[in-house]
Amino acid sequence: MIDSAEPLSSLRRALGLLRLVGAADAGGIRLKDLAEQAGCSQPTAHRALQDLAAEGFVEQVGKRYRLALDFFVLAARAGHADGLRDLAKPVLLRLSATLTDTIFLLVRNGYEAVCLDRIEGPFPIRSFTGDIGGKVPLGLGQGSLAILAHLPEAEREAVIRFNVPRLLDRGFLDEAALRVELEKARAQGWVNLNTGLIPGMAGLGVPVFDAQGRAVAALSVGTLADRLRPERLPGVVAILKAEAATLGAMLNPFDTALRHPSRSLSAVS
Amino acid sequence: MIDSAEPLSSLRRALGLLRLVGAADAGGIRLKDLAEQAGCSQPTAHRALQDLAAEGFVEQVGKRYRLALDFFVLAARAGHADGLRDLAKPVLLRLSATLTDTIFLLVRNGYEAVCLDRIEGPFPIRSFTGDIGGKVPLGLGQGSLAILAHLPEAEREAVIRFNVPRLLDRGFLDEAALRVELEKARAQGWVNLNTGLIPGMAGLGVPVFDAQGRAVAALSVGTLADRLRPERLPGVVAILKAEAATLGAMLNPFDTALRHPSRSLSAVS
DNA sequence: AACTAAAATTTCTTTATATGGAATTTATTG
DNA sequence: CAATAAATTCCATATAAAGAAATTTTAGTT
Repeated sequence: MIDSAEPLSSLRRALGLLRLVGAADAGGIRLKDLAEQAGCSQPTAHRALQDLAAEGFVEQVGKRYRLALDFFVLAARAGHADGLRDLAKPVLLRLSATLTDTIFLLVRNGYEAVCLDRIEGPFPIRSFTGDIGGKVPLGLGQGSLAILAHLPEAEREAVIRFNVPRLLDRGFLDEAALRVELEKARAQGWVNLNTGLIPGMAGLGVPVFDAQGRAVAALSVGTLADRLRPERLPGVVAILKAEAATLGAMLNPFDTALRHPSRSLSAVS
Repeated sequence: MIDSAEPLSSLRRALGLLRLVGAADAGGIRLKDLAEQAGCSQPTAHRALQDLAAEGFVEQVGKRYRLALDFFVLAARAGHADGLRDLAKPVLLRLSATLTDTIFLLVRNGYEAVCLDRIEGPFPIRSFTGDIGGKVPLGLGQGSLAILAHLPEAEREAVIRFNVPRLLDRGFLDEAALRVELEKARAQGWVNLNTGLIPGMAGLGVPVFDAQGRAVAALSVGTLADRLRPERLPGVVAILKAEAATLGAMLNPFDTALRHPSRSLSAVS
């Protein structure tokens, strides 16, 4: 997989191993396969894994390694960029109480949108992002599309270029259709694309702008298609937009995104 | 803080730094302080942080470091021990739909209980565990207490010994009162202790047993004290216990806990 | 249940890499 | 705008990580 020219430090190699452990399925992964995939010798992988386990990042069950619970606990504190999750919590709760549907908070992360939080409604919703911590390419799903639509043009184009193949892979729109949707989203300020990819389900996404007017996040609703028919839709749009505005107003103007614009794209591995 | 005799590998030192970054508050932490707390020189910390950042575990905003979103995404896959979270999802959804209260899934992790998932009800609930990924000492909170009460005696005693001071620190029961509650919990099979620590709130916890009969997890409900009055309480208990039994029955009998009993306590740092 | 093949550990020597002091640059503060 | 403190770079040295080979453990097979 990973190929050439990587004279990595031992630390980066170990972090790569950690990532591989994370990519393995729930049953865990064997040392041999780890070493092979990481491109290092078995003893090397072994020692790194021992350290990882000693620090509680990885656990060894039988002869297989998997991510440990401590790791989960530690990371629950991550992604709190600007305290967004905490800021958004009351917003999500209000939306959930008002709409009684499933509510998502997505944030942009490079070429992806990450589900930072969600509150479940009464119907089990199958979403692209999956659970909290899940991610989708920007452009797939209503909230994700809402963010993409409102990025500055240059960034948007860069993301489109990168993501179109991935969207096609997942049976989504081709580039032309995507551009039509983006245009529409930008014009109306919200997304209600019903792709039919998830039968019977529908969603609605609106962008959240920070103090610099950047689309850093999105709020979205996932529900039964039935519950977004024309008579209810406008009301839901209004409520979502209002909450998105409230949330946007809480984002600290003296914050990170613009001070390090380069990072936003370069951080993609 | 960390004192003597720790001739750690460079990897462990770096992981320690990562932990420290996680422990810092949302604003991030400076290199100087990291180096100091970790007990290493600044250049050393600097290089480790650069690697951590290059791998997307940490991000540098201005001159401060904090956990990155990629880390959050990676860790969302952790703690899936035995796929418990996925197994429990439908259980939580059913409970949430039936009871319309906030539902928690806790798992035991050493001396603590970790909130592996939760579904929010209509009332904002303040809980000890906080959000998903939060942890509490075993014994604090209804679900956590339910787990502790049903551990094998030797383990239970070890946990009590370790946790009593921590419980006292948080203004909770002293050892005698705790033992009374544990006895009661074991007798009735559920916990409805109302500590008054969170005014107006009440909770109810039941243990989840795996195929070996070990209390590995708990389901709990958090709601307004009003909603757990005598006329409703027994029904809620019955529903919770039924779902806990369902969940327990899904836990794979050929699994980890008993094969490595030593780990359960020794994994605490 | 014994046998065989494969993976996991351990050992050991070489080599590569991490380390902290000192120097330089960049921020922060009065 | 100076003065101070933190961040970053450089560098010689010590140290710890690397992989080959050997050993033990595990898992698969008849």
